[in-house]
Amino acid sequence: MKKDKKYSIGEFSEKTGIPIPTLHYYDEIGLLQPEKNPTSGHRIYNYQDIITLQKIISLKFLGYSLEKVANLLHESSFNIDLNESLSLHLKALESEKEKIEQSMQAIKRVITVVEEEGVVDSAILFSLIYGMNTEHKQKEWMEHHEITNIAEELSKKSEEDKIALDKTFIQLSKEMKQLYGKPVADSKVQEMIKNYLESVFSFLGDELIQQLANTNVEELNVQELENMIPSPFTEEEQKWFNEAIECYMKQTEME
Amino acid sequence: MKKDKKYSIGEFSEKTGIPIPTLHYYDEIGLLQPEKNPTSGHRIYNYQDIITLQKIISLKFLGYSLEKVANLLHESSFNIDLNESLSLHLKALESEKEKIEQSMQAIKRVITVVEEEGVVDSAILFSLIYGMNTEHKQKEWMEHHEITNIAEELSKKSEEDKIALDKTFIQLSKEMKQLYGKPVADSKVQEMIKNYLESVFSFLGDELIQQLANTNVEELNVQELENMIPSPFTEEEQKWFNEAIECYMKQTEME
DNA sequence: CTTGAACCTCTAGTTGCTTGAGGTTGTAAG
DNA sequence: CTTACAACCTCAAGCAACTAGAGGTTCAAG
Repeated sequence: MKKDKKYSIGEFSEKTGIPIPTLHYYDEIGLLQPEKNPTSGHRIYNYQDIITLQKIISLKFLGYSLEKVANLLHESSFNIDLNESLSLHLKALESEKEKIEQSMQAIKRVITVVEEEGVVDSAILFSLIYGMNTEHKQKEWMEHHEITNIAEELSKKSEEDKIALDKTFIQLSKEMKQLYGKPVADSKVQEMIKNYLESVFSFLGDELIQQLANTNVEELNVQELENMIPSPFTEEEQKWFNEAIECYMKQTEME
Repeated sequence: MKKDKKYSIGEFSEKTGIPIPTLHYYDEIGLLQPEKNPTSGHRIYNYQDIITLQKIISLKFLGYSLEKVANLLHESSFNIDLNESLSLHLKALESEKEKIEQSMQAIKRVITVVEEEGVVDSAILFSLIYGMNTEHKQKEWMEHHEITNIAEELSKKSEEDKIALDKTFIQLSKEMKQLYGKPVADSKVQEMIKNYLESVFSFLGDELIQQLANTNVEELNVQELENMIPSPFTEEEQKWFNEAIECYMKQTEME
């Protein structure tokens, strides 16, 4: 009968789909130790070994480490206690999944942007990616500084909106690298600043702008936030850009 | 200025959030090699090292191995070529995500079942889990045997339906272990068989039953499929169960 | 009896760190 | 000027879960 059949390691590997070296390994660590021919040392697997291996595969599938598998292997029944450990695993898997999803979204954003722009300066792109990467830290930072509602609103933005902002950001960076050096009052520079501010405002929306305006920015440790988002600009470029914004602000105030 | 600031490894670690031993490691493998004080050997990190580390973290976030990170680190711009490698990564992440999702569903099913049943015999549970695990293989098998439509229909079933079937299966297994030994014609045994067949039929639905009935089962290599789904029953139990089903079939035919 | 596939053991390599031992350097207080 | 102590150094080993390879033995068929 089927139950009495013995298998060489090759047959067993074939039947179960587990590679021979892995079976050797499982033997070595005591997870699945088949009978051995005492003269030749060849492994002899039987029906029970199939069952055991199926248990091992099942537990691995549920996400258990081989060590835990070894412990669970001898349990004759699953009870509520075990359910607790399963719930724990579920949570671990959940967060792993979230991490993967974030990476996937980041990659998609990068792909879209590179596709539409052709070639993108690596400094600019890395500042984008790094920003995505630390999005949750930025959120934490905002929550810590009691502007939770702003954090909430930002994370609710759709992927399209974010990609649109990415593109604006890249466009701006490109233009800026071209215009850098011109006087800040130059009409082209002022035009760029205008475009930039307008897209940022339209991304944020009126409500958020209002909330931000009512927040005392001085009190916040902005330096900390800046550490999270690398600037793709040199220090001089950054300084020039800030001056250009100031200049723009003064002009609009006057009007 | 900020750009001229130098950092000890401790400060650098603090600022970037990367543990010191990891920085040691990155130095060792040539990924991030800061200046060194020639007399003391102490590492001195500068602004450029922060930028480099941000690149490293970004690329890791996108899913690249440290070896690939080392290669990409020196690219000055991202172009379409790089997009190909990104797409590849996206696919890898996608399949990883799917695997996790499957495991999560499996765990959820197990949790639900254990919660409602209290204690479940491990043989029964493992046969369920192993079945979930090999669901895609079963599907492949079906597709290979030209019963693709059946495979499609089965994989479309909702999670609730599957859980319901799981429960039926466990109920049946329990009852069976109790009734085993009684004559197959016993009314209780026949009752159990009736319940079992009815739930299976209601899970499959009329259409699928029809399709299955029209398929020549003899031609299929059923042995192969059975290898994929471990039975939680001993051989004798299995035999007894088959006889009971045959008996039931005969009786219903007569009516 | 020979040939070749299948099997054996043992060692080392993989990835991305982490941990630890044992020793040196930098800094601040007494 | 010592002396404590933190921060740093190097080098080695350990982790998980295998995978790969060398070099030798056994089995099955012809």
